[in-house]
Parts: sequence; structure tokens; C-alpha cells
Amino acid sequence: MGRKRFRIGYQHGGRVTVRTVADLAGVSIASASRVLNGLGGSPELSARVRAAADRVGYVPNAIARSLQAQRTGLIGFAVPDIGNPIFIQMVRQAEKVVSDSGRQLLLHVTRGDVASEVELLRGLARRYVDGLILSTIKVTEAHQAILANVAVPVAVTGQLLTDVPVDHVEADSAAGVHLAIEHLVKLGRTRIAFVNGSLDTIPGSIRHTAYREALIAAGLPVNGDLIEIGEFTFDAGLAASRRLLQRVRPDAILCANDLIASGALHALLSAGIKVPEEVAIIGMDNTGLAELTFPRLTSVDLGGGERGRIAARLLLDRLENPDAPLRSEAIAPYLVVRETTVKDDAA
Amino acid sequence: MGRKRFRIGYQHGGRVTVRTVADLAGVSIASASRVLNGLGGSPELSARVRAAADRVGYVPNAIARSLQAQRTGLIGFAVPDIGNPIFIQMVRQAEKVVSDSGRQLLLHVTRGDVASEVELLRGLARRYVDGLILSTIKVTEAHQAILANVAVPVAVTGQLLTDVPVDHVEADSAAGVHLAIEHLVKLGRTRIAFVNGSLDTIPGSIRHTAYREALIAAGLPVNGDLIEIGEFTFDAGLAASRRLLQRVRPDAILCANDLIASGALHALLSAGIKVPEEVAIIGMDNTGLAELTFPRLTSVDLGGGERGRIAARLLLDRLENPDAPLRSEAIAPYLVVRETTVKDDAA
DNA sequence: TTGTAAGCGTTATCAG
DNA sequence: CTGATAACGCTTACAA
Repeated sequence: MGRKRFRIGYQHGGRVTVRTVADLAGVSIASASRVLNGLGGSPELSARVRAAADRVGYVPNAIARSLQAQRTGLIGFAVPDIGNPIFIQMVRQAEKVVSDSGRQLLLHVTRGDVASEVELLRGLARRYVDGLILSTIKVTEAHQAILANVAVPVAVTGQLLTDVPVDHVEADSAAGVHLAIEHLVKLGRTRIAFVNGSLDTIPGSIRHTAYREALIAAGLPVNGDLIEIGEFTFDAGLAASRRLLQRVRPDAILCANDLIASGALHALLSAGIKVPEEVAIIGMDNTGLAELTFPRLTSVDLGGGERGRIAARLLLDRLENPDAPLRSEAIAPYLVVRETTVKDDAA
Repeated sequence: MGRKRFRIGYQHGGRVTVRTVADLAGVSIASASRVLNGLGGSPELSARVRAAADRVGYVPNAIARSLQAQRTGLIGFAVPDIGNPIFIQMVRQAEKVVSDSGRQLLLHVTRGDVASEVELLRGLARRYVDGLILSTIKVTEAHQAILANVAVPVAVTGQLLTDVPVDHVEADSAAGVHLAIEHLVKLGRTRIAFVNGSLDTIPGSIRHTAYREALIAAGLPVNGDLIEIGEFTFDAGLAASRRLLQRVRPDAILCANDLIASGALHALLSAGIKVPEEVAIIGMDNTGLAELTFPRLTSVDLGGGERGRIAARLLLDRLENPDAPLRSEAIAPYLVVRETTVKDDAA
């Protein structure tokens, strides 16, 4: 049993703690803490404490406070790829909600890697964040098992294939595809190609199916030659579109996201093909990119920002009320018509 | 003096701590901790502890560990605007360096707001991050005072106007402007316009001066009519370029960043002006955007990613060696010639 | 109102 | 090698 050692004054080498303030004010650390947190304290004592705090420039240590409070005030946001504007959109909106609640956003970049996502979820047991927004494009069985009992609340943006006890918000990309196809059909296009991202991803596979269904619903034939599959990037979109054009001559191209659509636009323009006169293009996600291209991209807005906002909201609500029933939301898509489908939208 | 209360077994409601493991293994928490950290422990005892840890799924609490270690393993990265691809570029590279060091990146969005940057710097005293990378476009006096004695190391990307004791890395955007002008002059352009961002920002004012100097160096007249000032955004670039075209007819436009350049490109193309034949365009930053437009943007690479990488490196080095001499690095710019200045770069 | 001390979960120090 | 305990800096019973 070690002998109790008493502390003497400002023994903290430069480090200012509540003890420093208390000693300087000549009060107990409990009183100092109380005053600093606005809980009680006689006027006279409060004044002394506050003066002392100001004098030494006291700022409470966030870690110690977190340990005591059992919460960090940090919310994690995991995205596969910070280079894709759709995730930027989501992060931006989520950040607003989170910072408005007095918390901060901790960004994780997973590279779409299942292993790192799983490790991330496992790591939540370390409790360095109070909750996590997981924006994933592929939910594997490995996810499911861990999501079933994570250490802190998780909100997922994206489709959930099976029952997992997490709040989530998803886009209705199938409906989005239908909107796009209907728009093109209305414009008289009949040879509508589809440049997709990877079928290994949930959005990729859903959009693939929806494309076929939408064509059939519109009374158009489904022609495998009109389909190209790559990745959700500009380069892949460019390459896929070039392959497509060597094989067939569509009168419209639906692209699985705006990056791909930019690639398709590039491929068409560099081949001297007129957009939208000869070939129309529709992107998906309606990111900032859609406004930048020339001509501007018609795009299906799948509510990316909205999803970020809602995911953050769901998570914060969950933190406040851990036992509330699970919530799932789906965002209705809408079409933003610009110049890659209709000439002179706003020239 | 309160009587000492002894703990009995698994009294932690569901919460697994090192004590849970120790109790289960029948050893002291000190031994458990040692084994779990790979420091000593007889084979037999180690086995018992590890088995117990596995059994209860023990994961060390990051907050408690941080409190003890006096470090969180978090590095803050403050950017004005996550919508600008230049910052994405920087964050991306910095994130790599930081995560390779076993730490994580905490993203702050300051909206370029001086007040929130200052508050951020003040808040560092809370010690929720081990260090901060501050990417700012405007260093005010308020910054200076606080930067002079922040609680944790800060690395700045951007110009420092006065002496502040922080490591920093900067672009040489003046040299970049010279590269651009020389390129245009070599191509025979003589009416070279400049669409700039705000002069209130360091990059804005530096590029402004450099533009004039470069023209003079090239033996060209400086004509105020050829200068437009707006913001570092696409919309501002578009609007400014349209104002410019109503007034004069340049044969080249230098833009203060790629977003502005995209706007300029848009303005030209929508006015039916041929790029690069009639008007050439050069952007700055060489972001991903430069590859997406059609034609692709010639752009001055100011080493954005490099700056992110180096800033992270500087900060980590500083953490390791707090008393090392301050370091400042400047990244040499280089020109990436694409199709907005030279036809058929890679068609 | 104020002070004493326990406790948050770790790691580090020091005896045994 | 192992165990008891102090310490990190804070909040909060509880006691005076």
C-alpha cells in the first residue's frame, strides 16, 4: 500500500488542468469544475475560479472529459472513395448536421475495401467515436454478422440486403433508371445504351436490372450489345463508351453515374458526335459535375446530399434514443433535365 | 475518508474492460494489460489472459488509452471548402500518410471563415487531436497571434505572411503563373486575359501580381480590361468570363484555378468560340477536373497532392521530434499541356 | 455551498 | 514474473 503523496501547487509542468485553476483560486477541484460547468458556486467563489481560469487560460481536456462522460462527441463517416463527388455531397450535408449538434465528423476512407470496412466496424468497440455513418456500396455477409452487434450505433446509407438492426437510408435507383428511360423514350430515342459500373456493387446490380425492366416497360427490345460494364469512374466511362461506339450506334446513353456520363460525353464529342442531337446522355447522382460539363448533363438526382443529411439525423436520433424502433427511409429520385438530352435548356 | 470498496467479479454491466479479462483469467489487471500489449508474462499466464480476452471479445478502450498516453492518434485537417477539388486532392494524399502512420484523419470544414479557423485553433487546447494540418487561404492577424502558441503542433499549407513558428509547405503560384504565360506567349497569344478569384485571399493576390509581372516580362502590355475578379468557383468563373467577353476579345484566358477555367471554357463554348483555336484556356491546380472537360484543360500543377502529403509528413515529424528546427517547403509548379491550349494533344 | 474521494479504463511504476 | 496502486484530467456522489 503506497503512501499517499500530496500534491503541491503548480507541479504540472506547463500543463493547465482544473487542478491548476483550483489551486490558484484556492478552492477544491470539485468547486472549480462546478463553476466552470455552470453548476452552482457562490458568487464570490465563482468569480475567483473564473478569474483564475482566465488567468492561466484553462481549457478542459476533451479526452478526460470523454472518459468520464463515456462519449467523445465524434461521429465517424466512412466513405469508399473521396474522389467521387457523390460522396463529397453526402459528407458535406452530414457534416452540417453533425456540427450543428456540437459534434465533429471523423472521416474514414475505406477504398470500398470489404476488409477495411469490417475492420472499421470491429474497431468501433474502441469507442473513439459515438457512432458511425457507413456509406457502402457492397454489403457482404461479413458486414451483416458484425453489424448485428456493433459497439456503437451505425447508420447505413445504401441498400440492405437482409435484416440488419441498423437505421438506414437508401436511394431508389431503380425508380431513377425508370425516370431516365421514360424521359429518353419521350424524346423519341429507341436505341438506348447503358454504361454501368461494376455489377459487384449494389447500385450496379440494381441499375442493371432496372435498365432492362424499364426498356421492356417502354416496349423497347433489350439488346446486350447496348450494354457496357466497367467501373464508376470517368476513365472507365470513357473507355466503355468507346468500346460501345465501335460496336453499335445508340441514340442515347444512360450512365450509372455522372463520372461515367462525363466519360461518355467525352467519348462522343471526341468522336465528333453531336450531343444531344445524335446521341443523348443521362447521368445519375446529379453531382456538381453535371453543371460543369458542356453541354451540361441531364442527370437523375438520387438525393445524395439528402441521404447524407438523413443518415446523420438518424444516427443522432439513435444516440439520443437508443431504444427507439429502427427506421428506414428511401429517397424519391427526380430528373434534372439539362442540355445533354434537350437542346437549349438555358443557353 | 470513504471506506474502500472492493470490487467483485463481473460487475460491469455488459462492458468489457481489462478488469473483466483479468478477473476471468484470475490475474491482476497489470498482468492482463502487459500480456495484451505483448510485454512479458509467462507462457502459462499469457495463454490464460489471451483466452479470457478472446472469450469476452475484449477491445481496449481508445479514450482511456489516450488519456494515459496523452495522445489520441487523431490528426485534424482543416479545409475551407470540401467542394473544391484542390482540397480533396490534398486531403487524399494527407490521409494516406496519416493512416500509414497508424493515425486517423479528422476532417474540419471551416468554410474559409476566419472566425471558425481561429476557434478551431483555440480548441486545440482541448487536445482531442495530436496535431493539425491547416489549409487556409487567408492568414489574418488573428491567426498569427494564436498560431504563435498553439497547444499542439500545427502544419500550415499556404503562404505565411509573417514569422509564425509553424512548419509549412506552400505552392509557388507566382512561378506557376509565369509558366502559364510563357506557354501562351510561345503559342503566339498576345491578348491574354486573367480571370482571378478573390484578391482577399493569398493565392488571389499573389496570382494577380504575378500575372502583371509575367506579361511585362514577356513584353506584353498590361490591360485592365483583360482582368476579371470573382471567386474560386465554377459559377464565378462562368460569370466573370461572360463579362469579359462582352468587353474584349482575348486570344487566351488564364484562370486562377480549374473551377474557374471550367467556367471560362463553358462561357466560350456556349458563345460558339473555338477552344483552343480562337481562345486558349489555362487553369491552375491540375485537379481531376482538368481531365474531365472537353477539350481537356491545360493546367498548371501547383502540387496540391504533394502539399497535402508533405504537410502531413511535416506534422508527423514534428510530433516525433518537437524540438527540431522549423521547416518550410515550396513545391515547384509544372505545366500540364492538354487540349485547351494545343489541339490534338491525345485525340 | 463546499470539499473529499470515487470512478471512467488504461498503462506505468514500484515492491515483492 | 507478478501484483498492488498511482496516474492521466475530468465529473459527480456523498459528506460535512
